[in-house]
Order: sequence, then C-alpha cells, then structure tokens
Amino acid sequence: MSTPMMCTFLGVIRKGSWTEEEDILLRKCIDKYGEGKWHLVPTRAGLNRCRKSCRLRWLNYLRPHIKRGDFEPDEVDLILRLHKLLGNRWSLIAGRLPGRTANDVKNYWNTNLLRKVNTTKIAPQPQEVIKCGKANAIIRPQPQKFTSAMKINVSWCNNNSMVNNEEAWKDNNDMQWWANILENCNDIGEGEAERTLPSCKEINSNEIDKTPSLLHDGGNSIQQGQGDGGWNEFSLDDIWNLLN
DNA sequence: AATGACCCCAACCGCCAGGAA
DNA sequence: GTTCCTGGCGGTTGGGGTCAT
Repeated sequence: MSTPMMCTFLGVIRKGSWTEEEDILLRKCIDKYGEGKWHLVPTRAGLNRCRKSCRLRWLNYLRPHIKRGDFEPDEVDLILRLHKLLGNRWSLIAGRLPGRTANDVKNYWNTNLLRKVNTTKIAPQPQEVIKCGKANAIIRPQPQKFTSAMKINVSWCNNNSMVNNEEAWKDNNDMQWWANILENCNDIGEGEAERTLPSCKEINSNEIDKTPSLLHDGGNSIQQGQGDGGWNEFSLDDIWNLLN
C-alpha cells in the first residue's frame, strides 16, 4: 500500500496504514512515558506521524486487552440497547463493552446493525428486544446547562431527592443511575413514550457526563477492574440484569 | 482464471470542549 | 473575556479482502 505523505513546515507527516516498526516504536514510547501528552509522542517515539494518528493507533489497536474478532450475541444486544438509550455516543457504549473500542462499536454498528435496524424499521419484529421508549426514538443527549429548572425535570433520575444538590450527582452511585435510566425507559410502551419519555429525553449531555465514572474511563478501569468501583463491582451481568 | 461488486475496518478529517496563558 | 493548544469524539473515506458471476 502506498503511503500518502503530507508536507508541513515541520517535515513530512506519514499517513496511511501503520507498519510493524511504527507500532513497536509507539508501544515502546507509551510503555516508557505512559499515555497522554500526545503532542510529545511523535517526537518521543521518533515517528513521522501526527499526534492524532498516534493516539488513535494506540487506543484502537495497540492498547492492551483490546478484544478483536466477532461480537458476541450479548455484546450485540447490549449495543442495540445502549444505542437506543444513548444514540451515537460510541465512546460511552464502548465503555460498557470491555475490550471494545468506540471505533469497533461504530464500525460494527455501521456495517451490521444499521442495516438490521433499518430492516426492522420496514418490517418491525413483534419480539423486538428493545422496549426502551418509542420505536426508533433515540434519546439523543442535547447540550444544555444544568439549571434549577432542569433539576426539577430530571428528578425522576433519583429517588432520593438528591438532584436538588448538584454535588449529589457525584455521590450518587453508579448502579442507581443506570437503574433509574433503564427503569424509566423499559416501562414505556409504544404511544406512551411521548407522555412518559420527556424526562427520559431530557437526559442531556451534562447528565450523561455526570454518569458514573465508569463511563469516562474509556474502558481502562474496566479492564483493570481492581477496586475503586471498577468493572468487578459493576459487571456486564449487572447491566444485563438492569436491561432485562 | 479474470473481474466486477460488495463488505469490512483502519485511518483520516473536522469539530468541539476544557484548560492554560 | 479572548486566544491558543490539546485531547477527545463522531462522521466519513478508501484500501484491501472476499464473494459472485
């Protein structure tokens, strides 16, 4: 494969597929300096790649515990359910699938599930496993400020009336957050969605971002899963149970 | 065996948010 | 308050592999 080049005032930036040698250099660099400081990585590793390319290569391919190969049925079902809930928030969805990257999930969705979902739209299956909300009504988080009014609207999210205290979000435990989200979505039947879902739909990006820390670790702590509320304490089975 | 169509997925691109200066 | 830099995300592309003819 020919490797496109891009000339910058800093020199020639390589583009295209990564070679074995480049992978080794990048891996060594991350091993030595750790993740982060991506702008320094090309220099440290001696790679003629841009920071973004290095980061992407590491996250999607070189990082330890990356799970490759076919998605298992339960993973697929979880993707379908979470996509229903979160929309195209691939990083969040991937965060719930140990070893899978956002790119993997996105690719899988675009190549397999998108077609499947579109087919389902045309000829809905009565036994459709997804019961969350109105059919095909993705609960897409919208950017909003977390206002007092918002707190009232999202009060369903928390049975402990902690939502009146923004700090309480941090204290709210992971399971409760998911339990509330899923409990509210699962009980909604077709037609009821518009009445019932508003609160569900109002899950904005702020709320998503206030989701358990597990959502934001890009799967790292999930893979590490050692104490501190990692995957060990909030397993796939837990999500599975909630979703069911 | 040749070739065209289709599919998969790694990689790129553009945009945005957050933090520092 | 503004600008710049960096990290991160989602959408899209295109090369290579596979399948059908």
